[in-house]
Amino acid sequence: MESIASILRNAGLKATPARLFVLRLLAETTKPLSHAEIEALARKEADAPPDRVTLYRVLEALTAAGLATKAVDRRGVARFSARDTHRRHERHVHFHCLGCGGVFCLTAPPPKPPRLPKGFRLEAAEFDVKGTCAQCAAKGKSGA
Amino acid sequence: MESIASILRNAGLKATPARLFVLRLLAETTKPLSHAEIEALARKEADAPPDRVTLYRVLEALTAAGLATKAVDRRGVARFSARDTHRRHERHVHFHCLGCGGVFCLTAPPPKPPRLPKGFRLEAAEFDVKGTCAQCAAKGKSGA
DNA sequence: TTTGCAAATGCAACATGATTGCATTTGCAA
DNA sequence: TTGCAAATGCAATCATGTTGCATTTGCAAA
Ligand SMILES: [Mn+2]
Ligand SMILES: [Mn+2]
Ligand SMILES: [Zn+2]
Ligand SMILES: [Zn+2]
Repeated sequence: MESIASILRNAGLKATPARLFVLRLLAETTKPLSHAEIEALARKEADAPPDRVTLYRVLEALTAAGLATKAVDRRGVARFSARDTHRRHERHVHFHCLGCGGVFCLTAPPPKPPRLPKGFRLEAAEFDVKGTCAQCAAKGKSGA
Repeated sequence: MESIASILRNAGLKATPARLFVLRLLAETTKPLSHAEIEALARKEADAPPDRVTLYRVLEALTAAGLATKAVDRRGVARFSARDTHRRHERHVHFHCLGCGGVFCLTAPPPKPPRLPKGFRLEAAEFDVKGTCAQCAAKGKSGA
């Protein structure tokens, strides 16, 4: 297996402690993590927790290098996931519960992207399905 | 035609100056407006511009009452549109340019929502298509 | 192994979006 | 006309994210 350090160096990034910590964290976690969540975990687990700003810059570097994916969630917070983790969720649609904020993987494949006007370049297409999950619906908790 | 004031009162909201201003603004504008944009317009056009916080609370009230729609854009900023305006764009897909932030209406109809697990309740399904628009592509400005 | 230096980090300050508490004002139903 | 729940203004506070700059460090070359 390829080490986290070599993954970083192969992507042209120096293998610094902060980057090793964050990339390992993203690789071990299934759900996308926010900067705040990563910072909290770093304070708890890392022996020398990196600075807040360093974490922002690490996430920016990982994203720019293609090792992580950045997406803004419904509340307007940026969330990051490792490229491989993200890939595993590319072939199906997700359901976002407006009650509890939970994300559920559906079995349906994503729809085909539509035809674009001349000169337009497609980069990503996401089918965003929102509503109330079974548990929240039972409790009578509707959206937000 | 129904007055803005009666629309508010029919929705169970008091017809206050701030609400009248914001709802009229949203109704007259085609593109979704952010709080900052609304505040700037209020300072320019309203005789007694409402407080920043009041605008937040007005937008919250309009959304809760179903008179406005709230959506977080790519930069993590909340944007609001009048219910009717929003309805006009429900029957086709939109393209979001990562270069200039522009939104383009496509001709393709939205895909059918997928089957949900038992107990789940669908509220909205949005097909979010991102990339680079023709103008930005010509200028060589890729995504963010 | 040592060393040079571009790149990465820490720290402080700043920017912007959004929320909360509380005293005061006001829409509107009675 | 009037009472009062609801709405507003204002100040403080929080959250997310950015920028400038001095210091440290990963790592490639010597
Ligand atoms: Mn999934
Ligand atoms: Mn449209
Ligand atoms: Zn739920
Ligand atoms: Zn563009």
